[in-house]
Amino acid sequence: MSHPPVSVPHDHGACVHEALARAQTICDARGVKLTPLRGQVLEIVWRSHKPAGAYEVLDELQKVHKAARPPTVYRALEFLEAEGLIHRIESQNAYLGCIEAGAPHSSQFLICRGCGAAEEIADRELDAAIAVAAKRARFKAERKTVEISGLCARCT
Amino acid sequence: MSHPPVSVPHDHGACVHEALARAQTICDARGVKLTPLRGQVLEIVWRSHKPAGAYEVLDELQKVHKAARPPTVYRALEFLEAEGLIHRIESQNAYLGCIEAGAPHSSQFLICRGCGAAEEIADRELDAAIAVAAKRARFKAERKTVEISGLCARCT
DNA sequence: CGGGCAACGTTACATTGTAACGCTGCTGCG
DNA sequence: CGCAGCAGCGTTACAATGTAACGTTGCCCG
Repeated sequence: MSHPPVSVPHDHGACVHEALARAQTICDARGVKLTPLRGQVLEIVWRSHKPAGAYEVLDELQKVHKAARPPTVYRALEFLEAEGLIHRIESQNAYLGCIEAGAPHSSQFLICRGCGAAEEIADRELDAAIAVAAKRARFKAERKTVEISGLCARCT
Repeated sequence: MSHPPVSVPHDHGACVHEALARAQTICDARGVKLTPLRGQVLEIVWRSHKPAGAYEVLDELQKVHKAARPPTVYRALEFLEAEGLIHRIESQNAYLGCIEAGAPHSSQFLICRGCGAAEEIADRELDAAIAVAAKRARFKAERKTVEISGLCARCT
C-alpha cells in the first residue's frame, strides 16, 4: 500500500471509498462493529484532508441523521480513534482519517496553515528518535504525537 | 544552565523565583512589558509542573485580582506564549512554564498519565529528525510540537 | 426466554475560548 | 505643551467544544 502526499491531486472519491472498505475489513477482523452511524462519521471525516471538528461532523451528520447530537458524534469519534481509523489533531481539536489504519503507529502530521490540509507521515526515524528520547528519561511512552505546522509545498 | 528532571525533588520556590526573574530579564531586553498581571499569571503557571488550564489559572488569579475574567487570562497566556515563557500543551488545552525561556526551540514533552506532571525535554536529535521529515515532504516547518504521554520513572 | 450488554437517544450542563467595545494611561511627535 | 495613537486591561455577552447521566432498544448467549 502506498500513500502519495495529499497535496498531489487524486481521485478523492476512490480515496474515501477505499478507506471505508478497509475500515470495514479491519472491524470485521477484530469482531467490533462499524455500524452505519460510525461509517457515516468516518466517511464525513474522510471527505477532505483537512481535519474536521466534532461540530463540523455533527452538522454534516445531521443532514442524513436528524437525531444526531454531540454525544452521538463524540462516541463515534472515540470508537474510530480507539480502532485506529482516525487520528485526533490535538492542536486543532479536530479529526483526520488515518492513512495507516490497522497498523498501530505514532501519529505525525504536517499541518499547513495556508490551505488547512494535514498530511500524515509515518517516519520511522522520527519515531525512533522519540523512543530514544523517552528512554533517556526513563519514560514509558504510550502515545506519541507530533504535529508540525507551517506551509506545505504548494502554499509556500 | 542545567535542568534536572522535574521528577527529581527540588526547591520549587526557588524554581519559580528564578523563572520569574529570567522572564523579567528577557522582557526588558526585548522592550516588552511583563506587567504585574502577566507576572502573576506566569507565577501561577509555574506553581506546579503540571500543565495548568486557563480556568484553573483564572481561579487562582481571582484570589488576588477579583476583576479577572477569561479574556484577562487568555491575553496574558497569549503574551507569555508569544514571548516563549510558557508552552501550550495541546493535548490538554493547558499551559506549562518553559524551561528554556528566551531560546527559541521546539516544544517536546513527556506527559505522565500517573502523576500528571509534564516534563519538557530539548532533544536536539529529535528536533533534527523532525526537520528532516519536514524537508523530505518539502514542508516549511514553523512550529513543532511533540507530546509523548505515558508513565514517568516514578509512576511505572 | 430473559439477563446482560453494546449502541444509541436525549437532556442538560460543564468547560474552554472569543468578539466587541470602552476606558485609561503612557509615549512619541509636532 | 498638547494631543493622537496605541498597548493594556475591564466588562459583557456569547460561541465553541466536550461530558454526565440516564433511558431505550435490540441482540446475543446461556
